[in-house]
Amino acid sequence: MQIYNTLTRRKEPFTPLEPGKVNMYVCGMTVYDYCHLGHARVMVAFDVVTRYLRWRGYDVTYVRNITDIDDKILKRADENGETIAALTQRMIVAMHEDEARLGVLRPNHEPRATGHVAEIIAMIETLIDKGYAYPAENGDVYYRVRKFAGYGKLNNRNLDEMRAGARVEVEEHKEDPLDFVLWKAAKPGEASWSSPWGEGRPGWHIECSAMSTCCLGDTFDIHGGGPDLTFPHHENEIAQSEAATGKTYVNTWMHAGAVRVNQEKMSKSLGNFSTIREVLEVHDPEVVRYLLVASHYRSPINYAPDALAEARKSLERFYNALEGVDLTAVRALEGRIDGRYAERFTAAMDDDFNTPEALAVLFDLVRELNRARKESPDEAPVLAAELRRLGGVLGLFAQEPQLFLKGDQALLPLAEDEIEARIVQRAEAKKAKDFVAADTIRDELAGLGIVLKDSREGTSWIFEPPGR
RNA sequence: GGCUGGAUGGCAGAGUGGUUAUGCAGCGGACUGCAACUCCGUGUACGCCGGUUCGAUUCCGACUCCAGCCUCCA
Repeated sequence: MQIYNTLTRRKEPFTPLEPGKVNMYVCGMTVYDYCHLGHARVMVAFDVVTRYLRWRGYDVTYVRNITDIDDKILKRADENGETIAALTQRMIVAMHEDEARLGVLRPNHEPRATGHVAEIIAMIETLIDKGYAYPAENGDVYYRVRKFAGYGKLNNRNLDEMRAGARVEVEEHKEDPLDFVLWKAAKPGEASWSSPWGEGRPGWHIECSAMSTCCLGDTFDIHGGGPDLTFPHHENEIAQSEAATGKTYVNTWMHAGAVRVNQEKMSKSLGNFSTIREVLEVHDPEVVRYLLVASHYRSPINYAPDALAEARKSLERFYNALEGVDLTAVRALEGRIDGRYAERFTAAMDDDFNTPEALAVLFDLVRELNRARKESPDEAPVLAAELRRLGGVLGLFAQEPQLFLKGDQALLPLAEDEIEARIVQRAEAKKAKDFVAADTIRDELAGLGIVLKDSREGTSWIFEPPGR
């Protein structure tokens, strides 16, 4: 299989350091607020990576950190009048709820910055010893960017160009304006840890270097993150880790695409974000997940209500195909489908996790399944099982089809038994050839978003709230 | 200004040097009491201008436009 590597800007064959074993680190959240759809994109993208690599037989160790100490957290806790511990704990619980609802598997490890201060201090000391860092008079410790020859290699930048474009206010204690902070001296009253340079707290970039190395070793296979982390965050991680260890830090760098709103990046600073929980108040979580998986993980996606409505329609096609197919007898029927869908699916996913292509394969499978349901009912359960199996690799199609199609019970304008009663009334009207009465019932229900479907087995319904 | 990436049919979104992406929507037909679901059929899309080539949406160059990063941000 091959993966696009941000470092080389091309697809490369993927070979883990240790055969059969993949170590992956992804930059996680700073827990001062609820996660938004941009975070969801990264969560889902690397969830698919993990699920697929495991499906391919790799033993994946997935580490995603939690930044639970930084300026924003201090500020927010202060504004809220709560402790840092209370704020971060609340947000971590919320994050776990959000990702669980999106079908995102928990990483193997979620190290927290505050739990690794000792390792962070040790790494800073190493960097100082090797001449890559220096304590300043104000108690901060800075990284000496010009000392590291490879600085800028991830972003294809050189220091002089950056200096020309720098808009940053120059910190007077730095030797060079581009030097970045490893350790921040505490202001009076701030949360702090003791260090050789006095009371303070870790800088953001060093956290990830220390936590990734401590969980996965000096060199590991995949490092992922959001699109806005390539510079300076990941560039700085490389500088820190490679200077400290003298080894290659990461083999493959992966970055997800941005979520946009009206062609602008969704972000906290622009204030144009929708939190995951807001969106899930109105939409089935699987619809959100589908929307994310229906585009390639590196492409930007534009978030709009229409996009979710369309995602739901596409998912309905899958669940309509699965609805009513009895899978209990599938074991006995195994071996009656050849591997052609699995092969095409794997080929698509092997090519840099091409989920849109993989879904196209699954849509072809749906067509064959729907044909089989009419023409060769014996085959249908086997095809349906294959659809569920392959969909499962993307974290999709795990719901009971009826439950998905009937939608969110909380939004249902009529009680379920009342809908069933109307369906019985309609069936009686039909029996009596009173089609006007039958159609009236159907139209009334349709006006509420409840669409009836007749089949040999009887009448079922799906619920599509008009607002979606 | 520097560095990335992108521009595909009504919409979304893959991909390819010459042959069907896929989904949604539309159109015609089948099924149905009529619908929905489903099936069959249906669309000469590849930003602009040059170049390479027997042939380019696909490769190369220029141009236009869009987005991201260069400051905390997933």
